[in-house]
Formats: sequence, structure tokens, C-alpha cells
Amino acid sequence: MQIAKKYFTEGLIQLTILLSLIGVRVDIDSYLSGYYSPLIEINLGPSSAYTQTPFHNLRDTLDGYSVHPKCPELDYFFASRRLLDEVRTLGSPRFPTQLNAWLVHQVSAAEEADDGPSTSNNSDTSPGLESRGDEARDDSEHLPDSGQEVCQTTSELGRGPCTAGACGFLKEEDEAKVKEEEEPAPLTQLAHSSTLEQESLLEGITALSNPAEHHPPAIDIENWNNLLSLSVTDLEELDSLVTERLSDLEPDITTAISQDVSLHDAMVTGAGVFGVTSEGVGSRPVAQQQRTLFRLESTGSSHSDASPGMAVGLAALPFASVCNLTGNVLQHSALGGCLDEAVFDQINQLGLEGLDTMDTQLMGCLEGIDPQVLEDLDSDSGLSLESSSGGPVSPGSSEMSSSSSSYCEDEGGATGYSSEVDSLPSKGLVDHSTWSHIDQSESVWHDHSYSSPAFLDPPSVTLSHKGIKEEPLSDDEGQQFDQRDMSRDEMRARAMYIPFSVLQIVNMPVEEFLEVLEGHGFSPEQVTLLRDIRRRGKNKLAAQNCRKRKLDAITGLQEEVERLRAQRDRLLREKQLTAKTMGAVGQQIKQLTRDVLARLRDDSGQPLNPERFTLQCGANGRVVVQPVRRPAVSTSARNKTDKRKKEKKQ
DNA sequence: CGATGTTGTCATTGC
DNA sequence: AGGCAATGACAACAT
Repeated sequence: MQIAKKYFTEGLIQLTILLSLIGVRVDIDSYLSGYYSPLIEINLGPSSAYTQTPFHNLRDTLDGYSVHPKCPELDYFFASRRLLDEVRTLGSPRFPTQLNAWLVHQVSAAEEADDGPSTSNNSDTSPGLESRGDEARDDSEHLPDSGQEVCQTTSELGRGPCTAGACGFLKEEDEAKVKEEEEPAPLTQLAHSSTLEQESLLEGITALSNPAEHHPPAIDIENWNNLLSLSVTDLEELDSLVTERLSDLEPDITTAISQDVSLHDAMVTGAGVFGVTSEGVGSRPVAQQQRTLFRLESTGSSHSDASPGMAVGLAALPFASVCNLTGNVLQHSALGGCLDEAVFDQINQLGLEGLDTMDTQLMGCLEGIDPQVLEDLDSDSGLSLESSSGGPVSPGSSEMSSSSSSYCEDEGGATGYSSEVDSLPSKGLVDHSTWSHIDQSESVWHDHSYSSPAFLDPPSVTLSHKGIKEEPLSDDEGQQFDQRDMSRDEMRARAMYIPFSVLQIVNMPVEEFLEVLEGHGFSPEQVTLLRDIRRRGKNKLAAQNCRKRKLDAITGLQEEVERLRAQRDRLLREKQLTAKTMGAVGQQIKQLTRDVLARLRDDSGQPLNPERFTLQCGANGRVVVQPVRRPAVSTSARNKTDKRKKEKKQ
């Protein structure tokens, strides 16, 4: 299944390239960055699962070694960067900045929040690209100042169908600033990535005729602005900066850009309307409610101050754009069934944070995907039961809303139960009554599992490995697969009426866990089960980390073997070359000696016999003729040795 | 149907 | 002393 995932990611990248060729901008980069953002947290998290990961990441990134086959996400990441870099190096004029693309994202997201998944509207009759382009044109026409002028401008800027110049720059600037503020101490690779983005930003500003490099969709920027509380003033400064840059350019271009700026501003103001992000206005009450609920139970001392919204938004928002794309395109392509785990992680985030508005959108994105394929996608998930594959239907992920944002299962080991989980005041620990109320009466968190009636009934335990896998399905399907897809511990917990998910049990700090054990009036059997679940969950992660480390070690050793083998071959070649050189030099010396001796005469006037004389070069540089020492000594020695051998035989 | 790979789990050890 | 990570070993299941 990792192959399928890889195909999907590669395919997504290729799709991005194709879309870029026709002028549609897809921000797979930010998507991947959002997906791999846990890399940043790896260094920060106290969990050993995190501390395990950096070494092979650094090795892979710094030494240029091949990516570990068991770490496909790294492969994806670097492959994506490589491919995107290749695309970007092809030349900017062919990839004009796409106002329409991100505008579609924005509009579709907002509309879908109200009207349901619009991405599937056109998918029946046209591929995603065409439908996307149509939407883009339609959207641009709806806007007051965009439209024909913009298209006319873009025809001059590049071959893209309908482009505008500056909006991408603005967004890129925003993203760069956001990344700077957001990632104070990223890993090397990500830092490099961020640097690349900033460099490209500068390039984009200074070269307007080259406007179409990598531009994250505005949806990311807008939401990141929300997430990071980036002031509108900053955006205005950016706008003014771009406007200055544009002042030297052609009037029509400037016009188009000014229109983009206005659109951008409009989007800035409309971000609150969009409001599905964690820091957004719309979701704020939800987050506060979650926090309140959390504090009802937890002392919260161990929870960090990390903003849940940030983590959620970073993961969710890139997905929104990607989902919009994949939702349309993948329905008609072989890639359609190969959604990455990260997609479902982000689905989970969306379902948590902006469920009211994003639910239908996400479902629309997933409608065209074969559930079987989705199942396959998760089938190789080591933590499929609670984490990565949990997706919107995962009880654990739903309740531990923050886990998915930071969770990257293949990322350097089993990081599913991340420290982020503990640090985020999601629904990590809720009160007994509150929990059941929320999960059963409200489907706010897309908790298909716990919201299903099956939860109250002790499930008929069918302990199969298949049952530990969870698929992102619709509500109905999710309920159908609910019991079957639960892990054994999950089912045990349900059977014992344990009001906590496995994720919660595993990830809660030990202090809180002890408080839970003591403060909920659990029976001894329940306490034992809770401890077992916690132990098994942690051990499961430990085993996954252990195996990953083992594989990394094997890979490292194999690479070392290859390196040493290459070194040995190189040294052997050098040795052979040296021997050849020495032989040639010896022959030259012999010939030179013969020539010299042939010109010399002995006392009787006869030429010196090269067999009997030789030339010796002294330390002082003088060359003297010496008689050749007969191998009498050697022969005598040989005789001696022969005698010794004979004596030994005797 | 056996080989191989994957994953979860248990037991143990050491920190 | 208890928690937990690490890891070998085993079993169940998937491929």
C-alpha cells in the first residue's frame, strides 16, 4: 500500500505539474509541508517517539543518502520538492501566477461550506482540470474588477489560460512571513524548504514577468493569517510593496495586479466568513468549548500552550485545496483511489474544526473515491486503529482532535501518539457525562464510531486484524464499518464502558491517567483494562519505532557497505594503475640503462655488457656504473632452503 | 499453500 | 517503586 501511496503522491505531484502547465496553481507544496509539519515537532516533543526520528531524517537530508524505503513520506517529500523544483526551473513565463486557481479554492470552500460540495458538480461531465478552469472563469467573472482584462493580461504574461500577476506574490509573501513566524526552529529540511519559499518569493516580486512560480493557494494564506493572527496591516504592507514593484511594469499588468490585490483584500476580509479554521471566528467557540470541556476533567498541567488552531489549521487548510483538486480530478483518474494518509488526517482536522461548514465539502471530496481504495490506503498503517487512518471516522482522532495534525505515522516512527496530542486542549479528556453527551448526541467531531449506537451496546467482539483498520467513509458507511474497524482495545473499552478512547488512554499524561483511574469510580476490571490499553498502546508505538529504527540501521549499514565497497573498488583501480605505471617506468629505466651502457666502454674498449653492469643513482645525484651482483646469494639461499626442507622431511 | 512481510502483543531489561 | 522506552520473540494476519 505504500506503493499506492507513493503513486498517489507522485501522481499528485505530476498532476500539479500538469495543472501548472495549463495555468492552474495547486499548492501541493504547502500541502506536503503541512503534512510533514510534524517534523518540526519531532524536535520539540518530549515523546521518545519523536526523539527517535531525527537521525535518519537528518541523514537522509544532509548526506544525500537515499531515502529509507520504510520512510516513504520522506521519499514523497523529497520527490515532491524535486519535481516541483524541476517544474519551477523550466521557466517561469510558462507558469503564470494563477489568481483563478486559488480564487476557486476560496470560493469553493466558502460555497461548499454553505451549499455542499461543489467540487463534484462538474466532475460528472468533465475532468477536474476543466471543471476547475470553468469554475475559475466563472468566479473571475463574478468579481467586479476581474474578468476580461485579467485574461487579456495573462495572455501577455504567459501561456496560461487566464492568469493574473501579483496575487501569487502576495500570497507567497504572506506565506513566507507566516512560515517565518510559524517555524522558528524547524528541521533542516523544512528550514530549507522555507528558505526556498522565501527565495522564490523574492524572485517572484522582482520578476513580475515571471509570476507563476509556486504560489500557495490563498486559502492557505488566509487561514494561516487567521491562525497566526497576522494583521491585515502586514498584508497591506505587502500589497503596497508589490504595487511598488509593479509600478514599473506595463499598465495592463499593473491593472491586473491591482485587481488581484483587491481580490486579495477581499479575501482577507472574507476570511472571517470562511471561518472554518481553528483560529477563525467561526470556530472559536468550538475551540473554547473544547478547551472548557477538557479542563473539566484535566488539570491540564502538562499541556503545553501550543495553539491547537495552528496545528489544526496548518494541516487542514492545505488539505482543503488539495481536496478540492483531488475531489474533482481523482474521481476520473487512477489516482483517485490513492489518497494519502495525510489527507485523512486533515479530513479529521477539518471535521473537527469546521465540521459544520467543511463536512459536506469533505464528503464531496471523498464521494468519488472508492471506499475499498480508502481502506487499502490505510491498510498498512501501523496505527490505523487510532491514528492516521482514523480520519473523520476515527474515534480517537476525533476526540483527540489535535493528534492528526501532528501525526505522521511513517514519519520517523510511530509518532501517532504525539506529544502534540497532550499539548492540545481538544477533547483529550472530557468528563464522563460530558463525553457521552457530546459524542452521542452531537456529531460535531465526526465521531462516527462513538456517535453510533453501537457504542452503547457492547459490541460483538470479532478480533480480527482487519478490524483494526479504519476507513474514512461517510456517516452511514462509517457506522456500518464501525464495529468491524475498531481495534480490539477499542472494542474492549466499549464493552467495558470505558469513556475514553484508546488514543486518550494512551496519550494522556500519567498523572492524568492516574487521576482518571482514581476519580471515575472504575471497577477493578475497568482499571485493569485501562492499564492494559495504555500499556499496549504505548508498546505498540514503541514496537513501531523500534522496527523503524532497525530498518534504518539496516539501511544505514547497507549504505555503509556500498560506500566501502565503492571505496575498495576505487583503491583497487588505483593500485592497478599504479602497478602499470611502475612497470612502464621500470621498462623505461631498463631501456635507458641499456642505452647508456651501450655507449660506455670498459678498459679493453669493449661496450659494457648490460647483463653484467647496471647504473645506480646515488643520493647526491651522481650516476655510477656498478657490476651486477650475481644472484649467487639468492641461489645459495635457495639451496639452503631446499636443504632445510629436505631436513624437515627427513 | 507455503514463503514472506506486517503488525500487535507479551516478556524482559534497563533507565 | 513505578513508569516507560527498547527490544526480542511470538502469533495472527496479509500479500
